[in-house]
Amino acid sequence: MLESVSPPHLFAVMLSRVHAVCDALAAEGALPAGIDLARIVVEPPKDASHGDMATNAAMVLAKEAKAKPRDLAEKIAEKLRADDLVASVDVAGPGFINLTLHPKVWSEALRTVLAQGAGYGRSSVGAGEKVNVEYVSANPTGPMHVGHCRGAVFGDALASLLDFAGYDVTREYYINDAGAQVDVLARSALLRYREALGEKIGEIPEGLYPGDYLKPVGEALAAEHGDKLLNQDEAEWLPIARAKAIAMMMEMIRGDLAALNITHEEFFSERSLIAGDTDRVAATIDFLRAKGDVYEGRLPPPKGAPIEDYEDREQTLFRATAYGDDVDRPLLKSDGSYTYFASDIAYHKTKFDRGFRNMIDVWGSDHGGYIKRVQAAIKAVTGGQGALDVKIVQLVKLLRNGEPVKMSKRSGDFVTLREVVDEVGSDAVRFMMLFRKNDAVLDFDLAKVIEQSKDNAVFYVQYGHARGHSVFRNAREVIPDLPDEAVARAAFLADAAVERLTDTAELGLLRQLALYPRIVEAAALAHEPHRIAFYLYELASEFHALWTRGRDLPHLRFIINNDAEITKARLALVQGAVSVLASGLAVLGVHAPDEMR
RNA sequence: GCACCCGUAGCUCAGCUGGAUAGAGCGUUGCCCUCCGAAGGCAAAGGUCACACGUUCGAAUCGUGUCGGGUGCGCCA
Repeated sequence: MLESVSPPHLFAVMLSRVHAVCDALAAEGALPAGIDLARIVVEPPKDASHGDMATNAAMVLAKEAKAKPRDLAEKIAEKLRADDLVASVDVAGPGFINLTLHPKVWSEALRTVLAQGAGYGRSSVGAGEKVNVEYVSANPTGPMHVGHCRGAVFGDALASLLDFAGYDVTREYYINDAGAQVDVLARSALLRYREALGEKIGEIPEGLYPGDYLKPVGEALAAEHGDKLLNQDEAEWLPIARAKAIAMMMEMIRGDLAALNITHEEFFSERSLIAGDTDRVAATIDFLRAKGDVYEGRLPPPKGAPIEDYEDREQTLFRATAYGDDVDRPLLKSDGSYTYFASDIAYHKTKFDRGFRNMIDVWGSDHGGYIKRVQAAIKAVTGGQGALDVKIVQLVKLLRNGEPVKMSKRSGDFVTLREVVDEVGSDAVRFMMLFRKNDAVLDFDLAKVIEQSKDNAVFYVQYGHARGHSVFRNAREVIPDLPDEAVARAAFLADAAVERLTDTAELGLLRQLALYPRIVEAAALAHEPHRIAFYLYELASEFHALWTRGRDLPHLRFIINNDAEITKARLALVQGAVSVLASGLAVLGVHAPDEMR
C-alpha cells in the first residue's frame, strides 16, 4: 500500500486505521490472509446524523470473507472503538460502520489548517510525477475569441490543481504554425504591408483574413524591409511575412491570455518538427513503419456527408485499428505533404521523449472525434508506456440578460476574449467557466456574472472571503493586536481555545474545512477542477449561514465584547475558512479580495 | 450508417468513480431587519434519475438495447 508523504488528512488517517484493523482481523483468522482491501473507502456519510465518517469495509469484504456484512461490521467496529480518535461506532443499514469522532479531532483539524496555512490541502498523490497539460493551442492567425476561453481557463486550472496535488506540471501550448492557414496569414499580412507603404488596397479579398489586427504586422514589415518585398517572388517574401505575422500574433495571444491570468511554460512550434536538420515527422512515420503500423492501402469512402471530388486512391495509412480506433488514418495528403495527424503523432512523441508519460490535452467539443486516433497513436509510439487523457470542453453560450449575444457571420468580426474580460473581469470569467463540468454546455451571462447577489457564485464565494476579513477588521476592538498579515494572524490564533467551538453551525464549518484535502485529491485524480469550485461554493455557504446565525443569536457572533477567549477561538475558525477559500480560489486562479467594493 | 458526449425537481446544474431516505441555486409559498452582522439566512412544496432488461448484498453511477439532443466522420487544423 502506498503511504502518502504529505501529512495525511483525516479521511486518509482513518482509512489506514481501518486497514490496520482488517490486518489485525486477518492475523486472528477472522479474515482470509491477503484479502484485498483496495475497495474500502472512508467517506463523509450522506446524512450528518449518521456521524462524522462512514466506511463500507464490511460490505466490501463480506463476500471474500464468507461472512454476513453486519457480523463482519460488528467485528471491525469492536476494534475501532479502541481507536483514540473515535468517540463512538455503530453499525447501520446493510453493514455501514459509522464513526463519530472525538471532539478534539475537530479542534486538532482546525489547528492543522492554521499551521499549514496556504499549504493546507496540498497533496502528494502526484508523487512528483511529470505531467504535460496542453491547452489553448489556438491557431496563431488572430486574437483569441470567446470560444477559446473555456479551454484556456479549464486547462490552466487543471494544471494548477495537479501542481497542488503534487505533480510536476508543464503547461504547454502547441503552435499550429505549419499548415496552409499560416500561409493565408502571410498573404493577408503582405496586403497590409502594401497598405502601409501607401497603396490603396480596397476590400480584403475573399479567403484572406480581413481583421484590422494585421495592420501592425504590415507596418512592422514596412519598417523592417522598406519596399524590398514588393519585387520578390512569393517563395521569397512569404516565409518572411509568415514568420513576422506568427510572431506578432503569438505576442497578441500571450497578451490575451495574460489578461485571463494564464501563462504557459512551453510554446511548442509545429513547424519546428520539420524545420531543423531532422524531419521528426518523417522519423516518426519511419519508426511506426518499422513496427508494421504503417502501410499503403485504400480506405472505404466515409459514410457521412458526401464529399465533392472524392477520389479512391491508395495512401499511406497508420494502422490505428490495431490500437482501438475505428478506421486506419492517413498520414500524407495527396500532394505528398503531412496530414495534421501525422504532425500530431510526432508532436506527442516528443512529449513522451521529453519524459512525460502522463499527457493531458484540452480540446473543444468539435474535436471529440479525434480522440481515439491520437490515443491509438500514442499507444503505438510509446509502446503502451504513455497515457493521454483528452478533456473536452463544451460550447459556451454567450448571453446578456438571457438573450444570446449576436455574433456576426462576417469573419474578423467576432467577440474577442479581450472584450469579455474587459467587461466582466477575469475572476468572473474564470470562476464561471469552472462552475460547470467540462463536458456540459455552459451558459455565460454577461449581466449575471457581475451581479452582487447569491445568484452569482463568483460573488458569493469572494464575498465569503471578504466577510472574513471584515470580521478581522472589527475584531480589533476586542483583540487590538490581531495581526493584519495572514501568516502572522494564523500564528497568533494558533493557541486559541478552539475546543470551545461547539455550536452545530461551527462544527459544520469545521467539517467542511476538514474535507478540503480529500476534495483536492479526488478532483486531481479525476482531472476535474470544477469540483473545487463547487466545494468552495458550499464552504462559503456554511460560512454565510454561521454569520447569519449571529444575527438571531447574539451569543454566537464572532466578536463577543466581554469574552476575548471565545472571540479568539472564533477568529481562528474564520481564519481557517478564509485560508481555505483563498487556497481554493488560488487553485482556480481567481482573486480572493479582502473587501468587496 | 458509424463513433464520442449528454439526458437527474418547472428552469440551470451537482452527485465525491457502486452505498443508506437522490442534493443545491433560481422560480413558487411562508417566515427572519424600530438599532447594533439582510449584498444574507431559515422553512415548505416539488423526482418513475429518458425508457427497458441485465450484473450484485446494493445502480443516477457499471453492461447491453431503445428513444431523444449535441459533436464529428480521407487529402481542415
